[in-house]
Amino acid sequence: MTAPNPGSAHESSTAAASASARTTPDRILDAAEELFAARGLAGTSVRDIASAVQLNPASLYNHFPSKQALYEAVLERGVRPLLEVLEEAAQAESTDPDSIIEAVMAHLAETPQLPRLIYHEALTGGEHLTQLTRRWIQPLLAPALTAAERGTDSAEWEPDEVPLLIAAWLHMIFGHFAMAPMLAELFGTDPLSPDGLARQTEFLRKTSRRWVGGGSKTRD
Amino acid sequence: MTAPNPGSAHESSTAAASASARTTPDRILDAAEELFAARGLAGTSVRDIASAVQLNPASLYNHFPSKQALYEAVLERGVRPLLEVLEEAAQAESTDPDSIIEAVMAHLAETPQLPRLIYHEALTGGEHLTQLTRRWIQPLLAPALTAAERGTDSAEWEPDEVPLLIAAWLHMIFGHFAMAPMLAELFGTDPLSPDGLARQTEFLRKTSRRWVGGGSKTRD
Amino acid sequence: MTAPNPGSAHESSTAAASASARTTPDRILDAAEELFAARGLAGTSVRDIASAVQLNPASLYNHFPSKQALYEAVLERGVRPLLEVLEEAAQAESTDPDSIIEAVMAHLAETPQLPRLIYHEALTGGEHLTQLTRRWIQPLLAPALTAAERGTDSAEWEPDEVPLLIAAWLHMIFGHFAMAPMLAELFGTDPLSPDGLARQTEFLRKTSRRWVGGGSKTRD
Amino acid sequence: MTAPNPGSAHESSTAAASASARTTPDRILDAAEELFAARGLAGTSVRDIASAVQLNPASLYNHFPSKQALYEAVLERGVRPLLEVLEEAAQAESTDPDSIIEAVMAHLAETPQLPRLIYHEALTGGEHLTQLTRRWIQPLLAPALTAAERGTDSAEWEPDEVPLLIAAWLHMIFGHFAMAPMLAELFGTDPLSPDGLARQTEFLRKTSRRWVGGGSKTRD
DNA sequence: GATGAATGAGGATTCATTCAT
DNA sequence: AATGAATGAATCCTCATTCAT
Repeated sequence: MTAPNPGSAHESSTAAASASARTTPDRILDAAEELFAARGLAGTSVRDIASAVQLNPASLYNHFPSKQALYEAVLERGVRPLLEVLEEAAQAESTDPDSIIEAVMAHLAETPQLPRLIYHEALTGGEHLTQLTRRWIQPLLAPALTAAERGTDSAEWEPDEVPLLIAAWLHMIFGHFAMAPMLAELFGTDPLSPDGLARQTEFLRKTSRRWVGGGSKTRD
Repeated sequence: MTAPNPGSAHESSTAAASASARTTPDRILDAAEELFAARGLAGTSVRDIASAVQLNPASLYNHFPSKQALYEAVLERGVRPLLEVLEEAAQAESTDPDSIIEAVMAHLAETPQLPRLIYHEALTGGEHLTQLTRRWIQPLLAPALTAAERGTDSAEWEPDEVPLLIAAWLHMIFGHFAMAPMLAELFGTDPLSPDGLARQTEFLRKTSRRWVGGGSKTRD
Repeated sequence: MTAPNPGSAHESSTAAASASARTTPDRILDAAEELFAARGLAGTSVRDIASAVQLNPASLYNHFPSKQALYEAVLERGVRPLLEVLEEAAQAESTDPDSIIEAVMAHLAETPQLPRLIYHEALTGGEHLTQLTRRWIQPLLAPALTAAERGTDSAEWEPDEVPLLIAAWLHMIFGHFAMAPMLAELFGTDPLSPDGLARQTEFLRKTSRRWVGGGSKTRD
Repeated sequence: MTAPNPGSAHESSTAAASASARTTPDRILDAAEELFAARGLAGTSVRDIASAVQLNPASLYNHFPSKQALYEAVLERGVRPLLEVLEEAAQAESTDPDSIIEAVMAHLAETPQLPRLIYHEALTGGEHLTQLTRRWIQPLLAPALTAAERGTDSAEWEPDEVPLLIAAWLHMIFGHFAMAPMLAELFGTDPLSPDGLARQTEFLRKTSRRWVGGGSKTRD
């Protein structure tokens, strides 16, 4: 079943790496990720994925035992590195919101369709996603809560507002990617272009400064 | 709360009202809305919808010519009143962001699955949605832009930041509803409960004030 | 069930008669004849027929108990007058082949789609058709056979060749109408135009003379 | 008798040959030809065809992309060799009508349901058929026309009668096969039996001699 | 590891027909 | 006499999956 090397992420779709040299499971994962992100699990057929890799549908079953398993593999391959980025940023002593935002934005910039995949999953129940997610939302939530209780970090936020705050960040960050096509058409600029990403990052920074208030936190 | 023609609204899904009195097309629309919102277009079968209304799949075609047409009818029935709410709130002389937020939140509170439907549509291309949306995003965008250019309303936002601001609001408002199941599980409280909605509305008011509100809150 | 007046034939499709005054069953029969002739029984849906008469499919069942019954009614309404023409022409004392040909051609010219209907029926088994047909083919065949045996009429034809001769005539006459669309496209002229019909009639007369005609015309 | 590539012919339906050795697509083509010839395209269901080959309907789609494509394949497989026979016979220097008749009769004797298939197609529009046919009707028509104009071949036929003449031959030849079931019942003898075929061939020869006149052309 | 062929289940939709109104 | 609504059966075709090669 050839477990793909966990660290590999999936550079081929973004970086112009040795595309032809990718291992077959990885090429399948890439194609599946793209299609699942674009159409969701139900809207994507095994045939679609197989033909995107120029493979017989039956061959796909040499690498993944089922469509569902492939889907979960795609999800894990995408979500796990993201969680690591989050944990890493959250564990830094400073716990500077800006650094988290920037880290996540930088990471997502390299897998821009991951948020769409996640949104699809979240919308349709997200059983698998919740499972993956729960074990990092607490570590992320806990320090913020204690900070709020101590009143140090974000003086003006009540502890019971912290979840809403975190949710808001998630909405703004993931929504920017997931809704990119529609936003592009509504506003006339591509949110996923380098410029669009930079502007959104800056916007989030600005927001961060205004929300968590204290001029003390401003950088520069 | 802008319930234009009583026959076209769809209270039955939320209120346990005169369910038996609903007309068949409306009952179909209700069931379809629920299923489309939960599983998306591709994930919902005509059979599912029909059996939810205790109807033969063939009978459904006496009321809607195709699954696609039914889907679009559901979308329109949901989106149009929302757009009217938006236009109405945006056209008020004050153009107070809070009033828009509150109006939208109040409206969505009555069709809490509409955002999920919209998100599904947006994620999978949103061709039909964009069409519906474009004609109100401009009226909504225009005043905000001129305000930004005049420097009156939101002194610190550049004109090209205004779309990001609007997008951020949309993400927070719609995301709150669309991701409700997952957020409920992550944070342990139901975002769609009266309390959850009130808290989110208050939260949005607060962020709104910090975003565009008095310069007093900003760094200086 | 309103049996249509037997003598009525169906002038409306050809003659520009009081089309609006036609009785509903007749209008149904007309539309059905046209569609059955064009697409066959299996290729024609009750809906097609109903909508051609601007009638609800259910209403059609007020006049004919089933699609099959309607089909048989169409067939009978078309075939019976044709048989009468044949019998009449065959019973004339002269029994001149030419007169039969001309009578049949003249009759078919007024119901030009009848042969297509008949061909469809014949190709798919023609159970109903055979039933209708058998009781006149004998009267038609008998005199020709006795003539052949007596050696008067067609000196050079063996009795067992007479059926082939009759069949050949049928092929040429009915084929001319039934295959009209294709012949029109192949040869560039419309077989059903007045000119086309006249030419075919003359052609049939000519072949008839060479076939059964005076020994004077034959080789020797 | 021009069996070009053994794999593409379809003897199995007539000869009880190595039925089990046929390739699956060929067995499908055979069954489809039989059913299409008997009931027409609209009257034949994919299920019927599949079950005639003892195959799951879905399996059929591994070999033909659609019912329509299968139909066209059947049509082509049947018509193309027939056209070749025609061209071959027409190109022979003699251009003896009798030789064409005999060649066609001999060919059709081996695919006796082909004419029914062609008739079905012709009756329902024959778009696909016309396309196949047009490119050989001209070569067939041209020499006959020039011969008629020169007055050599068929002294007594006007040039504008030639199309009718050709059509008559087609009607008599194809009609004999296509209408066989009905003729069998009407006349009591099977037109497709060896004897029936021989008699019809002889009848056509006789007709040919009488129609194109000159005793010089007679064989014997 | 790849593939062509096979398949049961299910996809949307159309069919002829019925029935209450 | 006409119709809207309902329905079981059938339509063509796609689905994910299996298996022999």
